[in-house]
Amino acid sequence: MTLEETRPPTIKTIAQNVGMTANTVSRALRGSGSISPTTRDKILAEARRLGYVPNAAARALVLGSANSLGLVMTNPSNPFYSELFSVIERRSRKDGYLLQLSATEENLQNEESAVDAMLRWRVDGAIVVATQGSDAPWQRLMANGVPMICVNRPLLEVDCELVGIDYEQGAYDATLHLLDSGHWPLVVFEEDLEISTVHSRIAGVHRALGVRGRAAEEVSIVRIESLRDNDSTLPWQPQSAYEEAHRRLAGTPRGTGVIAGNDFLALGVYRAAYELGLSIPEDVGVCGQGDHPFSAFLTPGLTTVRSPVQDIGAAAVDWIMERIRGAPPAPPTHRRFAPTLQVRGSTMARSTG
Amino acid sequence: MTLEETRPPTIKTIAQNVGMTANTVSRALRGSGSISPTTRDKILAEARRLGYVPNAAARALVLGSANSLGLVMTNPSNPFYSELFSVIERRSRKDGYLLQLSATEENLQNEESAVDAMLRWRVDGAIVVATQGSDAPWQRLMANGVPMICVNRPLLEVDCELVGIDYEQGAYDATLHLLDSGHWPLVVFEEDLEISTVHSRIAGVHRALGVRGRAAEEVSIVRIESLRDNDSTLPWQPQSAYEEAHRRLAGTPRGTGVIAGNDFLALGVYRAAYELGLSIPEDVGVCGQGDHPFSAFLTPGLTTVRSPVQDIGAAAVDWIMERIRGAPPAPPTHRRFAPTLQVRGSTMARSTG
DNA sequence: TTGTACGCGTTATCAC
DNA sequence: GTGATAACGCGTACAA
Repeated sequence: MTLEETRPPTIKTIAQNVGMTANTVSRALRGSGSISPTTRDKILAEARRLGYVPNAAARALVLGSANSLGLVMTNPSNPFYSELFSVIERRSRKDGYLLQLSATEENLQNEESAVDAMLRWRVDGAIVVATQGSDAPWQRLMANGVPMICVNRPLLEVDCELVGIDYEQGAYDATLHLLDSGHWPLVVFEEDLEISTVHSRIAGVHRALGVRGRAAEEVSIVRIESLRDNDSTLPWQPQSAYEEAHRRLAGTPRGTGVIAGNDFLALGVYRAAYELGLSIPEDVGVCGQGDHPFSAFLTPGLTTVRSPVQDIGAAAVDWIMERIRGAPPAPPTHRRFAPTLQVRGSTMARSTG
Repeated sequence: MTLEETRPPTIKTIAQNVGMTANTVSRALRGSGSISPTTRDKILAEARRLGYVPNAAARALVLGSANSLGLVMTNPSNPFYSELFSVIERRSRKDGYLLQLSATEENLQNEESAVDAMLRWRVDGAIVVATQGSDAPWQRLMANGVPMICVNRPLLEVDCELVGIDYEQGAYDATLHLLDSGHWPLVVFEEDLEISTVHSRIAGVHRALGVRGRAAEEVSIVRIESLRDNDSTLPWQPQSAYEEAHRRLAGTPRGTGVIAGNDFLALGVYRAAYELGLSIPEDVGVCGQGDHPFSAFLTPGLTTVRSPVQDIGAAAVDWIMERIRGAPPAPPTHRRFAPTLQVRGSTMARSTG
């Protein structure tokens, strides 16, 4: 086997073999312009024979676009995001767009390099889950005229198209549900990240408390150490919440309700409660967020706030596609899909007393 | 705001602005060749001022490589693959390589289009989880000289570099553990996909049976309907296993052991057992595969076969990188990492009788 | 140290 | 219907 650095065949190769010009070959392969059926077939046959594959870089260079989308996520092992990715991947593939994916791991520096990569490749659009550390990278992206839509989290100051979830409403619903089924006092478990989703959920809890005339002071907000900004590839997991729940639930009054920022946190609470001899939902009610694939099958089933991931992913791609296809840049919209409360065994109504 | 189709600045733009040649600018930006410090600074300043970003397509065209890797997976919502993606993304980013990702969803046609995309973009290497429907796409990829490594599943007939898990050994260990802790008879739950991982695990079970002198006939293999080949973006989930377990576990003798092909299947078994009034591990022992993030926190904790995902991902990228950096094409190796049995509450030793 | 010339593979605009 | 020719943005030889 010789080590000849053999470049793949080009349209020029085909042209020579069939005694034509590169130009003709180009049109034949692409079906545009006018070509005589005979030459067309001859060219196509030769192309197939050679195993010709068009060079995307060359095409991108002259066309100025690569038919590709940038997808920037924080952490793919978050079930929410992995499902989101699935939807987006499928939908953009259907439209013939390539997906260029990067994970930022809640790290601003990674975010910047992701933007850099998208700029270099002249992506046609970007779908972004921002870390919310700074708007700078995204301003840069938008300043370069790249259509961009935020998913799940808005930017800090800059206004940008957004499609997400009404976390505030979800937490509001969850809180009302816990209160009305007799759970009190409440404990809220959230990751210790300064992101809008966390803030929204806490706001929702407070609104519900106000509506039911409960004192916000009696609700403790517990921040769970996030492992996401370490240099680890650890997936989301319940460990920290489990440890914290052990401490918080030890001397808690019977009937306490727990609101968890995601279902992994809730699962940590489950385990801690079990080890402390507390039964769910009698001694402690638990409500999660996300309806992760495992949640319905826990014992008891986990009451959780379900987000319409599919709709969000679809909406994001659709918006980008419209913009790519020439829709005029309109003032940014913020669309927040309503989550729905999935009531299961973990918050069954308890008899008061 | 005028609709001038304004292309981004190029090195030529910079050159004109500073009164130099494109060539000089090129070297200044890239730090190669020799440039006078003065002009260098002037060029860099102008580049920054313009917000210049090199055009990756143009560079790729002349260099013949795009510094990108193709990653082909079946289903990103599988926790194993999402973690694998995390590792690979991080590691390739560290090496300055872009990741081009596609999901095949166990579908051969998607696989072909993924290969097509990689070929067009002239990716420098490919990391692949094959659907094992046909070798054709991968033969095409390899025939084009693209370094390629299979993860987790080998190809059908063609020999190709592989890094994976010794599923056979894992299932063997799990089976021995179940038998030796008094569980009998056994029921094996596997997805109804014709993939090597499933076959390997079943082989491992049989080997263990042989070693302990148990009759393979008494072990029932239950195939769980896979939702993966539908046109759905459903994540992995326990539903089908749950339904099937309801049927299979109804009249089962006390002490039955269940071996599940992944932890989601195991979770379905958990729920069915609970509803049937069977307690784990007294009435039925359960062993999973994958050690998904939730498994340690179930009640009881799920005994499961843990795969070294990190090692596998790292090994895959490293191998690709070596090949890209010019390592001579050697005969393919098959490296299978040993999984480790995580013994937890779901298979606690039961007193015989 | 800098400039000239050319090539990468493809598409587009014109002639013919 | 087909063929020159130029252009996309950048890198590499080589000459100045």
